[in-house]
Parts: sequence; C-alpha cells; structure tokens
Amino acid sequence: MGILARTFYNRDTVTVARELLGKCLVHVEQGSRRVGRIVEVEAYVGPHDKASHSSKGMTARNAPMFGPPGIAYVYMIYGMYYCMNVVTGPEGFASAVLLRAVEPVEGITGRTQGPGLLCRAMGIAKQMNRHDLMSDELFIAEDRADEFKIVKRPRIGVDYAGAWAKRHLRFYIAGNAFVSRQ
DNA sequence: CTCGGGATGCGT
DNA sequence: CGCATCCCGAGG
Repeated sequence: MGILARTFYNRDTVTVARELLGKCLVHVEQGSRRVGRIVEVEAYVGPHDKASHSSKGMTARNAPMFGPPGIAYVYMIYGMYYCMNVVTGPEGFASAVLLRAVEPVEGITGRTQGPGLLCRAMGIAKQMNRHDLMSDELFIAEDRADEFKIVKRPRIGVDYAGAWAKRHLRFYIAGNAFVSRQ
C-alpha cells in the first residue's frame, strides 16, 4: 500500500479533504489491522474559520492543529467519543480535515458512520493524538482509483459559526451507504 | 477554583 | 427533544 506522503497534506485544506475521499485509513495494533475507506470528511480551513477549534488561537487541546502537516489531531467530544482530524497546510497554519465516516474494508466491527463511531470502530483514541501519519501504525494509503461523484454540503454541528456554518466544507462520496446523515 | 458547553450518537 | 459523560477553556 502506498502511504500518502507529507507533501499530500501540505496543501490547501479543501484540496486535501476532497482527495482524501476514497483513500484508506489504516490502524495496525498488536498485529491486527483495521482498514476503512474514507467516504466523508469536513475541512476546517484555518484560524479565520469560525467553526474551527483554531479560531480562538492555540490552546492545549488544539495545539496539534498548529503542528506539521500529516499528523493526527484527536480530541474527545461530549465526554464519550473521539474525533480524528488530519492536520493540513504548512506548520503553524492551523487547519485540518475531520474524518467523518469510513466504509469498512478489513478488521472492522461496529458502525463507522459519524466521527465518533469511526474512531471507536477503528480503535482510535487519545493515544493517537499528534501521531505521525507517516508511521506504520496509523496512516492513510492509496486505494483503487475508482470514479465517484463528490457531494458538497454545509458542515454538521457548527451552527454557532455564523456565516461559516453555511459554507459547503463537508464532502462525501455520492450515494455511499456509510455516509452519516445523508 | 467553578462552571458552561461541545466538529456526537442513541433512544424517546 | 433529552441525555450520557468528561475535558477544556474562560473567568473569578
């Protein structure tokens, strides 16, 4: 499998988000491998994005977003779920792509639609925060290069973000059964 | 230190 | 719509 290089992530966040669709998220742990094909993402495009955790500057929680491209930003939400992002753009420019849903490919039990369920099913929790996606424990790789249409919609759960809540920064594979809230 | 709320998901 | 459940970030 071809692991995506850091140069892949060191680009415009929307471009990275769209190109992550159809790629495979891989988590290897104690010899077992879990693979999911990414079917739904959201772009959090920078500190000017009012829906982004980085919009109020660097804090203990969002510090990974300010780090180099190609690392994971994993945080706990509502006391019971984790959400995984991949950090994009140049180091210091706090932007990321939230992984919202994958289609099970290998070693996955449980549901994978929605960022919280995705992390649960893939075994991704706090231990993966700041983890480098150039590693062989957690990475994203090329899959088959099939054709699909990309749907653009407003992001989920960011109504507090004013005009930014209306921007079409959620992307998913049209018609895919594992997309959340379709 | 307290306190309010959240890039969720599930049941009613 | 309510709620589980907890960490974070703001404010005193």
